[in-house]
Amino acid sequence: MIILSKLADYGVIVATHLATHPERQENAAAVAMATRLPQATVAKLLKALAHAGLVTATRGAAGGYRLARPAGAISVAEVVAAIDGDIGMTQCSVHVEDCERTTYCPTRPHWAAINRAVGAALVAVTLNDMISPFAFLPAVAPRRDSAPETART
Amino acid sequence: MIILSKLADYGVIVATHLATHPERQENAAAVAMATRLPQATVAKLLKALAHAGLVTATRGAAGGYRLARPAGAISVAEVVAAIDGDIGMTQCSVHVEDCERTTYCPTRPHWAAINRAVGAALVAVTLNDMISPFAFLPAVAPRRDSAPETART
DNA sequence: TCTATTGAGTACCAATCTAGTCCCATTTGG
DNA sequence: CCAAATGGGACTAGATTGGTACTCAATAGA
Repeated sequence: MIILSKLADYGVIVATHLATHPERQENAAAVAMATRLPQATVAKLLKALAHAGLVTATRGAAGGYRLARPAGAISVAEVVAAIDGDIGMTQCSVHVEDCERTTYCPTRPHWAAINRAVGAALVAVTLNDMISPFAFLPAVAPRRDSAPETART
Repeated sequence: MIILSKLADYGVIVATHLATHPERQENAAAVAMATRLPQATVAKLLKALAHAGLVTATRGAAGGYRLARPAGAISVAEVVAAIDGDIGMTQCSVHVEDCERTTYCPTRPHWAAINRAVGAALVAVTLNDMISPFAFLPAVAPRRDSAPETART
């Protein structure tokens, strides 16, 4: 099974690309070219990221996008959530009221805990980490006390 | 976004149900009734679980299913994998060769690490944990501020 | 001021995937 | 032998996703 949708995956790629040139402002076409992704799709992704406040957009001629915050302050979880919505393991994690099994389903409370653990794994990784080749790798598995510049909101 | 498919979710419910009566052997219809899930779907799920070796099946009249191992020795990750296949965050985590972006995609190695963290969260929870109301909760939710023990294998 | 450029927003389509059902072969107890 | 139960498919309707197209709004520069 694949957890992330292709679009969310692309979104991280796009955001990571912007993170490599934090000052430069790039329009959708340029980002599409650099990432080898379809232009229309990239445009859509950037709109979603802008809507979530992760990137700032400048409209008009010579407009474009850039990261709204330092790369170290944007987590992968935020990028994914901007595109796919909030992360939840099961239906009941996201739409509690939808499940008519709620009253007797013994697994429900546990999903919430698993959920947090998974979310924490995604929150712990920033775009900055995604750029640098090896930096964060040990930090995500053992999670040692002094995490340097992880995104904590 | 929802991480688990409905079927995988159901699979955990079914497996958890079997875990509540480890000795008893139940056929698909009985499990479906107990879990309030569609019978044909439960039958399909149990086949998948049997195929993965998580439950043992007895064929013929008076046949049925029971857990192949103690509930404490079966992780949620195994149940999910039995139904949805191996867990991977992105396409490239599962089908490496499929992605023609492999050579220059900077995010790829990082997904593997995130992958492990997510997998660890699922491996850390057993069916036994899913039965008991609160037992494992503190262990799986590290709450990242001062989290010494993240779920690890 | 006018025009080209670029993002915002939305509607839309095609393709894939998922959930669920059904059918038939095989096994086994009575 | 027959009925009950799993094994293992095939199959379908519906939902979801990936991707595109088109119009409106904003802006820089001529």
